[in-house]
Amino acid sequence: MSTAASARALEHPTRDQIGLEGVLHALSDTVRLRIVRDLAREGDALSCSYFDLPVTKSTTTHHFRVLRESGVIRQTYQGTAKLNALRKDDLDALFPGLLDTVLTAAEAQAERRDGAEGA
Amino acid sequence: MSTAASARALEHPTRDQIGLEGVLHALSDTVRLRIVRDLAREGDALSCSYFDLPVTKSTTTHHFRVLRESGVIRQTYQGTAKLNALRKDDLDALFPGLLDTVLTAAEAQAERRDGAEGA
DNA sequence: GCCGTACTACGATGAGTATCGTACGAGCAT
DNA sequence: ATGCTCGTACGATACTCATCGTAGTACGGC
Repeated sequence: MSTAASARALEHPTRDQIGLEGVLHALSDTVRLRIVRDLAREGDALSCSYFDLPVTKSTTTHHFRVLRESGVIRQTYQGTAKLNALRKDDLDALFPGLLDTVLTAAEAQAERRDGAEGA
Repeated sequence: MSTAASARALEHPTRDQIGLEGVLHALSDTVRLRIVRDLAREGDALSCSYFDLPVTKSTTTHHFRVLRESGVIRQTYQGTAKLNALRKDDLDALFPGLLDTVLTAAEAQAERRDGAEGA
C-alpha cells in the first residue's frame, strides 16, 4: 500500500489556481477541443475509452492530463475506468460565458468546415 | 525596387481562413493577451511602440506576427510606424461573442491577481 | 490465482515557439 | 545626404509539446 494509494488521487488545480492563458491553451488543440465538445454535448462524465480519437492511447492520456492540469476537466476513478467531467461550474464562475462561447464557436466552425451539409 | 515592394504589403488570412484553434492559441500567451487587451481598450489602431512589453523588440515583432497570422489583428504601415488593429468585425462574425468574453475574462483575472485593490 | 481490459509512466523524437542579439531596411527630419 | 527612429530579418538557443511505442499497474471477472 505504499506504491500507489488506494484512492489513486489525481492532482487538480483549485478554482483560483486556474488561469485564463492555461485554459485557452488547453482549448487551442484540435484533439482537446473535440474532447471538450463531446463532454459538453453528453453533459455528463465520460470514460476515456468513450472517445474515438485519431491518436494512440498514450497521446490520449497526455491530452486528458493537459485538460485536467489546466482546470478544464475533473477526473475521477471509477474502478478500472476513469471518468472525465467538465468543470463547468468553476469555469463559469471564473470566466463567465467563456466555455459556452468557445463551444458555440467550435460548433459554428465545424458546420462551416463540413460545408453545411447534413441537418 | 525588387528587395521590398513600395507598399510593404503584409500577409493576412482571409476571414474564412481564420481558425478557432489558431485564435485561441494566439490568445493563450500572456504577452499577446496583453496586447489584445490594450488594443481593445483603446479601441483604435496602435503602433507597435505604443506597447511597453517586458520583452525585446525582436520578440515583440514575433508576437505581433503570431497575432496577425492567426487573424486576430490587422497590420498596416503608416510611414515608419506600423498600426495594429483588432479584427473585431471578422472575429465577431466567425465566433460571436468570443473576443468580448475572453477580454472580460482577462479583466476579471487581472483584478483577481491585483488583489482587488485600487478603484 | 490468472487473464484481460483500462489507463499510466517513461523514454524518445521531431516539430514548434518564445526568447534574445545583431545587423539591416524604410521612412522622416534636419 | 546624414542621421534618427521604427520595425524586420536572420541566426541561435533553450524550452515546450504532440506524438509514438513499450512496459507496467490497477481493477474486475473467470
